[in-house]
Amino acid sequence: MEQVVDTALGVVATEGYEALTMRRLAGVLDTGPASLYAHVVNKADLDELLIGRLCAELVLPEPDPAAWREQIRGVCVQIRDQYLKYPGISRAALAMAPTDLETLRVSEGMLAILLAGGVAPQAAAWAMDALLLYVAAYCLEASIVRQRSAQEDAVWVLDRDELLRRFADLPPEAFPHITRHAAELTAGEGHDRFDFTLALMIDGASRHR
Amino acid sequence: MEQVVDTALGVVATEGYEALTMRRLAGVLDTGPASLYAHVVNKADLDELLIGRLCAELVLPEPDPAAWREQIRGVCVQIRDQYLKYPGISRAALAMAPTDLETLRVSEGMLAILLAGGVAPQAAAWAMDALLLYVAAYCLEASIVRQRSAQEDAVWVLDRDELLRRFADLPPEAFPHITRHAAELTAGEGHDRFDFTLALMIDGASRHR
DNA sequence: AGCTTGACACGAACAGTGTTCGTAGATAGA
DNA sequence: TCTATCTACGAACACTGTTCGTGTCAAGCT
Repeated sequence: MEQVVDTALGVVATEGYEALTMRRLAGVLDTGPASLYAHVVNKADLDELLIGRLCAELVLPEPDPAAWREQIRGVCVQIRDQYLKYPGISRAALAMAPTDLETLRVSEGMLAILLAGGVAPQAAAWAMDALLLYVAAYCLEASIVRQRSAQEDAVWVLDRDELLRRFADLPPEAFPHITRHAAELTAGEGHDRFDFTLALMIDGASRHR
Repeated sequence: MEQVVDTALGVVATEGYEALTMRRLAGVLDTGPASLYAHVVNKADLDELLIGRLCAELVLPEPDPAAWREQIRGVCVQIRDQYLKYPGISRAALAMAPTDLETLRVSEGMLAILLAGGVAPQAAAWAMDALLLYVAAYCLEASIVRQRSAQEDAVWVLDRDELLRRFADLPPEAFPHITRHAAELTAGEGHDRFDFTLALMIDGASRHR
């Protein structure tokens, strides 16, 4: 069963979550689809196992009240990188119940950091929820864009330059702000947008004390 | 073609986005699946049309610099309620390219409000992106929970009391903070969590001036 | 009026998906 | 060695989105 989860993660890492079908996974394991149901009750169950394995890889720091911002940001970056390493898997993470032991371990770690930073318990709980939700959504969107540019015959690639031109070519009387700030709308190398939003939320949480 | 979009939205409103299949939609229209492709090139295209129609319903206020926080919050609440009115449709919204005219209209309106509030252009652009992403993710999660509690033979319902008990019954030595603050983790009537996170982000954006 | 042309609609089929069932094989116990 | 149990798997079912070829029906032209 460990082998099933391992090969499933391998498929997701190389071909994306969309390609993780029971038949594809069975094919890699040189067997038929029905055999998988001896080790896994469901595909939803397989998804939970994948997320669990993924969460188990995360390293949670010992809470340090002086560095709680960097610590909580570091955990979110770890989650982000894990999600992006297995493109599309964040979709499974969004759909999962907060019951799994490994995800509870992550929640416990994040909660410990926020509380050590002096954030009020209610704010800490809600901020953690918001952070997890945002990270998953960010990675889901990123993997959707990546997948769309991968297939689609590379016609609708829509890289940043193309997007910038489209924004700038809009009728200025109907879209004055979009045309004027097309550069800002399409700005952001790497994870600048991610860093910005995380700073937004963490700074906001630090005010609930 | 208008009629196709209307009936599709009706199906989503009553049975959820998962139930919106080409065959189901064709069945409601008393025809076969192939006939839909005379009006719609794709299911992705249908999704875009639905989101466009949904965005067209939103009313965007004239920017008032003195009330920009309430205004931007109001727009987000409108989007949230539209998404929740058509459960699961936020998934289509997440997957959509920011090219559609109606979504651009919404972006223009939100950007106008933020800029009128004095938020720096770069921060306004990124904050708008973060807000839209969070609202979509929040509604997607909500509809997933709702769908799970709808089917599943009502066994895994996991209402708040059940979740609270599960958190409280965890081993305290492994999960000290979760067991101690189980109440806060499961707190939140209605959209308290939503309001909290929106305030987090808007307050954070207001500091970029 | 008769004929042709064109556009539209649709039944059937194809390649996929997750999942289940009955059976065949292997393995362990007496 | 015989039996019993349990695992593994081929085939099938009910779905999904999508396409192809055919039919039907109306309008336009001679």
